[in-house]
Amino acid sequence: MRFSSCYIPTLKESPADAEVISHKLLLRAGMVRRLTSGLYIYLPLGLKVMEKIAGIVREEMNAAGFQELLMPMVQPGDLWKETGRWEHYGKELLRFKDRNEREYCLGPTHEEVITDLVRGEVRSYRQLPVRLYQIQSKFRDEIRPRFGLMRGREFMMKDAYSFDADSAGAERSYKLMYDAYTRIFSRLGLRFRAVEADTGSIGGNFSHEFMVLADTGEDTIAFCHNCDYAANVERAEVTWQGEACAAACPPCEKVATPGAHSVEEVANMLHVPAASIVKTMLLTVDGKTVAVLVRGDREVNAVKLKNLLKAQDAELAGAAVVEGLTHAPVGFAGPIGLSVPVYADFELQGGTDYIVGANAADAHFRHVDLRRDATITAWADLRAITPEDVCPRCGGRIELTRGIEVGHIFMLGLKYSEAMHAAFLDETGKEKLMIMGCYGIGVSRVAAAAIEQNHDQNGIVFPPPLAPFTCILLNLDPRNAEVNARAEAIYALLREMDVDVLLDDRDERPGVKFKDADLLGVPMQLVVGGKGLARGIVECKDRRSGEKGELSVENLARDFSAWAAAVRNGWEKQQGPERSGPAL
RNA sequence: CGGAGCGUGGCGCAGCUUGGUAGCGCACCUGCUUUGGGAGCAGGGGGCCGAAGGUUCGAAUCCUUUCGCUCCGACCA
Repeated sequence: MRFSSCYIPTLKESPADAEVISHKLLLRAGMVRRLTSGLYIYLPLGLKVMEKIAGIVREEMNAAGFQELLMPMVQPGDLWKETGRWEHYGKELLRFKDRNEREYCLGPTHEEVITDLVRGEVRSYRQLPVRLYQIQSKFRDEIRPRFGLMRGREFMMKDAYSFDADSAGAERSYKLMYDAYTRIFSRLGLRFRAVEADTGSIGGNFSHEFMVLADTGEDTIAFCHNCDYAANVERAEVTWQGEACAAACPPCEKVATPGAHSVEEVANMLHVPAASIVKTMLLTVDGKTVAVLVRGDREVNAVKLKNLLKAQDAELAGAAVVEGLTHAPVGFAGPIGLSVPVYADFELQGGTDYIVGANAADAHFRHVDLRRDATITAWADLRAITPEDVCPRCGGRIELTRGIEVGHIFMLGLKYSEAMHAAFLDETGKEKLMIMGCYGIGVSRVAAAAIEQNHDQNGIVFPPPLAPFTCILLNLDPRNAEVNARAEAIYALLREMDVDVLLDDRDERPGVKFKDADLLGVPMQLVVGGKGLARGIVECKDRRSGEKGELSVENLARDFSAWAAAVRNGWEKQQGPERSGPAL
């Protein structure tokens, strides 16, 4: 491709509404433009990156024995009512009516549609397994779209679905996808981790997320230094190893704590560590309010509560609910005399003589023995894991790091086949439900994540497999006949060698070309200019390392191939050995 | 949904407090010079100041409404 005939509108400055680095650089490099909140136009270069990613995904899906199909983005509401997700999916599901007042939604995912397809076709165990996928736009009406391509409302996704006759088959399908995902993210040149995850609104029995490691990630993951345990903090189990505290506790008494709303304020006012305070959080779980107790220096994990109560969702109660229940402003809730179920974190059994909110303005209780003074509905693992905790599998050291969720695979089990009656006849002629799995990759998010992980002050540093071009050839002086002729000859040679090369033949100053080349993140830069040609060389620069070298014009094909191998090698070293992730 | 902020040429912004008929940088067009890390000089084109209504002799500026966008909050108990 010639730069002069490409639409690559690069920007010197980044638009004011871009916050994260991937968003800024995608805009500056002329890869995307925002249409409106959460909706992006993929410009030619951005689309090319997307297609590179999709290409690798497609190859690995096909290799795993999944077949591509394409389903409509618009889906009938009736199907979603069958599974109950019309009610439960919430406002993220964009609904609308057609001219005949029939209800529809824009597909945020396609379990209903594909299950409808398969239940209408498959009758016999002989037809199973069915393994299908598509690469398509999804629409989710996010609460707050942000971070550019990272959390848009419309985005490109690969979603795959498997239907098996028995759980052994379903596990084989799941494993095929787990391995395919590992291969995909390895091939893309990304540093990533597979982690155990919560199944969220998709549901199912268990799931794994694939996380690109980056400090700007929205998720936190916990992993063990000793074994291969790794999990999203939403899910990471906390094992409480202490013993129930048997120490005596003085009688409970009320103390004035004017204006002390937070644990920190109470701790300072009463001169006690945060760990001797019990934090009482009120949460609304499927419309009902419950209280959760954790130590003052801990954080409630709402996902664990939701799963404990087998609920659809759990979120912090609003101030009105808190005030109505505690007869006090937010900040003074406590378990004593509360009229809702109280769930307490295991860890609190390890101590006594706590401070709790008094359910009255500006007051707390001290010398509280939770067993003696409060009614605890149940003790459970309800807090978020911390680096002080140990691995739930082997007791090893736990570390937390940030990640960007780019893939998620789910063992759905019977959730959808039951609701939609996707059944078949087994060998004995008995009707059975299909066991399903579903597997997503956020293709557009992968592009953003790759940039979050790979960039520097000068721009994007694309891993070669998803770079829009392999090589950018800078013709520094197109008006100079000799330089121009050399550049054209090298361009032709590289194309013959099947190198995906962008020739910068624009009538621009050299500085502009250098800057744009760095910004675009093309892994290999070749510079053809009068100075080098006089010495019979062209300069080369590895975008990742910044290392410069010289290739002889005479033996360009040979030198280029050797250099290309060195560049690839550098990337592989940086990525490190493939990580296996947690055992299945 | 709650809180904050912003809408002024394609992009980034100033002007608004204290109303007087719109400006800067980048980009764009023309010419000359320049040509190895986002050139210099000179000239030029482009904006009913997000929209609607109001106050006023006069509104980008003041008031009301509305739309759009961004950020923060959903671990504060």
